[in-house]
Amino acid sequence: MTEMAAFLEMQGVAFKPRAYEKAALGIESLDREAADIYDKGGLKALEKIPGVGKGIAGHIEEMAKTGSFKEYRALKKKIPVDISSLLAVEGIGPQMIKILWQKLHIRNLVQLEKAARAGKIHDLTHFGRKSEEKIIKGIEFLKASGGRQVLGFLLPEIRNLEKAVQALDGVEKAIVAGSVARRRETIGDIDILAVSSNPQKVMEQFVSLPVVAHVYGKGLTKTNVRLTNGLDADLRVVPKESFGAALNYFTGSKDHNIALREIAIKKGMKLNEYGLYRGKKMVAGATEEGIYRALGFKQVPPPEIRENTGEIKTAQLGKLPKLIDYGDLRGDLQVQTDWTDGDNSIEEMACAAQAAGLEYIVITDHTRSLAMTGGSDEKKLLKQVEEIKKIQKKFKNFRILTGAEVNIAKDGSLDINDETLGTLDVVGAAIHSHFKLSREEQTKRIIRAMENPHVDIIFHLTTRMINKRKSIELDVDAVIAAAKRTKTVLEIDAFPDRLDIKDEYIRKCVSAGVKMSIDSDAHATAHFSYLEHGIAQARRGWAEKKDIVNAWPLKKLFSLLK
DNA sequence: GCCGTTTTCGGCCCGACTGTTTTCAGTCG
Repeated sequence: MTEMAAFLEMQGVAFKPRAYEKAALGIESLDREAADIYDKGGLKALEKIPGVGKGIAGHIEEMAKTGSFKEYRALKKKIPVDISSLLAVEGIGPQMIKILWQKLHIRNLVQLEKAARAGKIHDLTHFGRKSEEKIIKGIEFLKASGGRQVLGFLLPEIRNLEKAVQALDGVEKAIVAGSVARRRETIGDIDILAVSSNPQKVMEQFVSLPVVAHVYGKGLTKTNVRLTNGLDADLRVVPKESFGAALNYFTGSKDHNIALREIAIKKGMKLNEYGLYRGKKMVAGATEEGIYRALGFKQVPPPEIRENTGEIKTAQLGKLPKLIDYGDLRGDLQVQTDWTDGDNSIEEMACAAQAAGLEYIVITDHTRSLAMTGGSDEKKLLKQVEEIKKIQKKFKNFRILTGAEVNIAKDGSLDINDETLGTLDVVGAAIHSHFKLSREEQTKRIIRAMENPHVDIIFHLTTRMINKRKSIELDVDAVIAAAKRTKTVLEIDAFPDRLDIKDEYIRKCVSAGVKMSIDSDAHATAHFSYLEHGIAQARRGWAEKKDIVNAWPLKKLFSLLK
């Protein structure tokens, strides 16, 4: 659909490109294939996808049946180029692709790079030496980096950059906005917003920071650079009276912003990054709150939920949930130690957890099927329970609970007997193998594990690793229903490249009344800081304190466990 | 082509920066 949008753009067709782009976005954010949806629910189900109407639903139907559709084939025949790979080059859009094809017959990245390096591009009208260089750089960048990176691993560096900008001479205040502020799982770039009455001075200092490797563009309000770590960063400088409007604009999401602007228009106003205006008169702009109020909102939606997935109406009515907050966690229900694949001892992990402000942790080392980690059998587990009892005596106002991360076998059975599981405080079960089973088998497997009378929590349900491994196939609705029935907690694993389960599943759990835990999955003392990412994920899923069992006092937690 | 606390027809977010231009188109977020 993205390719269709580009093809139509080349033809100079109005509005349709935007429609196809919107549909592409709707389809991309599904948790399953569009063809799958068509198979199950036909055209009607397709039309329920945001941005998809009769026309595009018809295209998807055709694609499901034949692998492509007529209109696409016709356009592709006219301009037979490898659109999506060319579009991925920074600075290249549909119009440029069209000219490159018409004049130089360039169809793909290889031909584009060859032509650019041979100096064939700068003679074309509307191109020059600079665009030629930009194309070469763009292709090099594409080769060097795989696009979006995991936010949790980068956050310390990003916060350092934020501090560096705050320290620049002439900067009144500076804050990171964008997908970082919304706490997306991955980010494509860093957006920093600064207030200054001397933008030129600020921009000059910014581009000479040691972490800046390359300057793409530098203006008085906007500067775009590549950092030494491979990430791109945007610095925007605005006057004080526009700070709220700019913060709102650069925090996004884009969909959220568009919705806000449409509301502004309906109210006879105009919203941009400088403020909310009625005619030439500024109605609001210094604070985000002022803007939302002036637009008729009873509440300001927190950045984590600004995705235009219902937060607008809910905030207008003043009915937003009180999201779980950073610092609300009292315990951590998944902690590994050097009894298996962790780096630190039980005592070291307990000390670190207490220092991180927690009141309790559960020691959940791997079990026997994970031989490579030295997973525990029944005997080793019981021995560990004794050891924990001894170590507990060294702590005041802190509880070390016994537990395990029991492995779920291919058929849903567990590798530790029920009798032993019954002696543990908390039992977590998790999948670590057979990732390729069918949706039906995988769903059955998980549900069988939840039906075990001792299993309290399913750890990292979908087993995905961001940028590394896809989720297992799963009927998530069926799993959530079974969790409700069996009173099983579903974990939000806070490890930065897991964040498992993802936000939309969290939202499903919240509305189904299924409880969740936010666990660090710590394998070293430093990992307790990862809990923050799990909280961010829970907030993105609209979870409240009541939904998260380890935000509760221990006594209340015990009343819920099996 | 999509969509509806204006609407089933008639609209569709808005501005900065760049490069190649002599006033603007293309791209990006």
